[in-house]
Amino acid sequence: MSIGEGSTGATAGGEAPEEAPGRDFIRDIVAADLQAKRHAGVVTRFPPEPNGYLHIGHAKSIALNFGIAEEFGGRCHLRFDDTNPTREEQEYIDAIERDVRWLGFDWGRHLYYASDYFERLYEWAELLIKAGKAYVDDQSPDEMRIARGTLTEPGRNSPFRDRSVDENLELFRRMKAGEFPNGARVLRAKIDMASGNINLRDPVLYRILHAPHPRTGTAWSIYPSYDYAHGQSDAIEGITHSVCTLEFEDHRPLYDWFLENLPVPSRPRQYEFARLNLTYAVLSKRVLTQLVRDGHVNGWDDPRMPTLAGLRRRGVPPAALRDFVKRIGVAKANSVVDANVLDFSIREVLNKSALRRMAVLRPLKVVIENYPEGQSEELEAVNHPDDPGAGTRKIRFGRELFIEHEDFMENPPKKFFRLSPGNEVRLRYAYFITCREAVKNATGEVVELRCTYDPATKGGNAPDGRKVKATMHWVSAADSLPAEIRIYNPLFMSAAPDAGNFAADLNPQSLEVLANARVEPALATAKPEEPVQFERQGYFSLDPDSRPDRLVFNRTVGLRDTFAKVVGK
RNA sequence: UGGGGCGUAGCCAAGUGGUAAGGCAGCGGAUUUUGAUUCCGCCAUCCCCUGGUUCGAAUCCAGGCGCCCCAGCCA
Repeated sequence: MSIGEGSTGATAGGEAPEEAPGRDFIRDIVAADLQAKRHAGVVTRFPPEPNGYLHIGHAKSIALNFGIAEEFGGRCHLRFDDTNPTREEQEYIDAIERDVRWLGFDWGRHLYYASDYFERLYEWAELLIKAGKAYVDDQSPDEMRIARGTLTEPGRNSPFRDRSVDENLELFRRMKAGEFPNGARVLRAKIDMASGNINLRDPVLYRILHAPHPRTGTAWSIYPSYDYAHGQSDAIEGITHSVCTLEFEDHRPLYDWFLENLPVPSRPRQYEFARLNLTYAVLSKRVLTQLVRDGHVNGWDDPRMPTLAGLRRRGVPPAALRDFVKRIGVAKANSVVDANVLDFSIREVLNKSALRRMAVLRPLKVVIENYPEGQSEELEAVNHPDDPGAGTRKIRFGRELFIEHEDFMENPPKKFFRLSPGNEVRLRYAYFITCREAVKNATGEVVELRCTYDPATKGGNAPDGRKVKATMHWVSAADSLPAEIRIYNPLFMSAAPDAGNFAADLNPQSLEVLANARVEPALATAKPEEPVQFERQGYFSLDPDSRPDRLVFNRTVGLRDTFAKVVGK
């Protein structure tokens, strides 16, 4: 297999072209290695464990690994790290493949599983035993833990550490044959129980697990540990740069130990970078799994989830995620990225791609008193103000309309430019209207506005040159469609949620449902993952829950709102 | 006196001995039939601290301080 085949670029979705990626210390290392001809080409891999859904933190890793391969003309493998059948499931394998593809990356024919290498890994384990570098330990997990020592005290050698090669071999083969119950014995590397690096205190290579595996079924009753499987899998696949997160930094000596003590076909190197943290979010598979299992959210693809599936359902385009990870960089310092950066990337991409529509989230009825009853007319509206090629559409104007409730104030503060008694505003693409009266119900709430319009301002401009300070979106009462709109707020209330006690920090207002919204007729053909901007409101996309008679839209992200700051919310 | 990392603006992040990039956020202002977009301008005399080397240090040296990770038969 030649380097380079099977790796293609991040250009899904047809959004704005993405320019050259930035540099970072890992790309510098790759460039230097290639320069020094240490490798014929670069081969990376993205190695998820199929025990949960991918989240935005994984997007950083995916973009890094696939991005490097692409930029340096190499390839990136998708390899499932499926060494623990007690927590891995086919559903996750399928979801991960779907999400990586959606993000815009392609592993070509380089789809692998650590389980593909179980046989070879086993043979190599026997080699270590024969070389006196591994032994079967009969200690219980508790005994092992105690003998391992502590962070400041060295561990003690296991009483089984000096078994003969023959005995070790026999026992290991019997472990493989399924002769012992779970936990009865393990195979350990014989390294150094006094090492300051606890990973080197005779790490476990194999444990007995009588559990069916999604791929190998019941063929095995022993499974390799992450440490034993990872580096060798990399070597088998010819990975040149094995990129992982910081917490594996002190596993690197062990990673190297295996590669140096086994007849592996290549010599990969491990490099570590800081994982992504986002404000107001928790990026921990453990916590995300619990949110789903405990019903705090409606599944892995709940739009409030930081999962790729959740972001997709929310309407975030993959290009925005790619832009985001490029923006935040790659380094070794632990950091927490401001969620504003993500929102910025989403708006950046959506501003260019989303067609504009009008929708009224909280309708307030408006009656144009001087507009003839029973009459209506068509007006033309552009689909995208910066892209004439996006064309136009017709919208219907009539005597009865809906405007946004918050666009009217009976007693407006000085900086409020929108509708108020006696004030004139423009209805986008339509006419200037002036509020004559606010009709209230018994409890004093404004339930309807009586307005007049100026027929001479058709299209939105006054022949006499007079100006209005506000342009408002609206929808016709007769033609608009009812819709449910879901507004998402941060899942957690604090900027830095405590993953250890996240339940107490859940935001009860994370989902707001606006059940009585009205949207313009053109939205009847909206589709999920097809972004649309509701003018002056934000970016939205149809939720899969939507039905023809009951449109449901998710707010992906709101528009920047400097007025909200003026008001001082 | 365990081991491994990291400390540059509110948040990310370049910089690797020659006098602090860029982005987000924020703050001004221009344009605007989205209070959006776009466009201009401002925003670290200082790089965790203290010494030292040097003509010159965020960058080199010494000593501190702070934060993160590791004691799963998880990854």
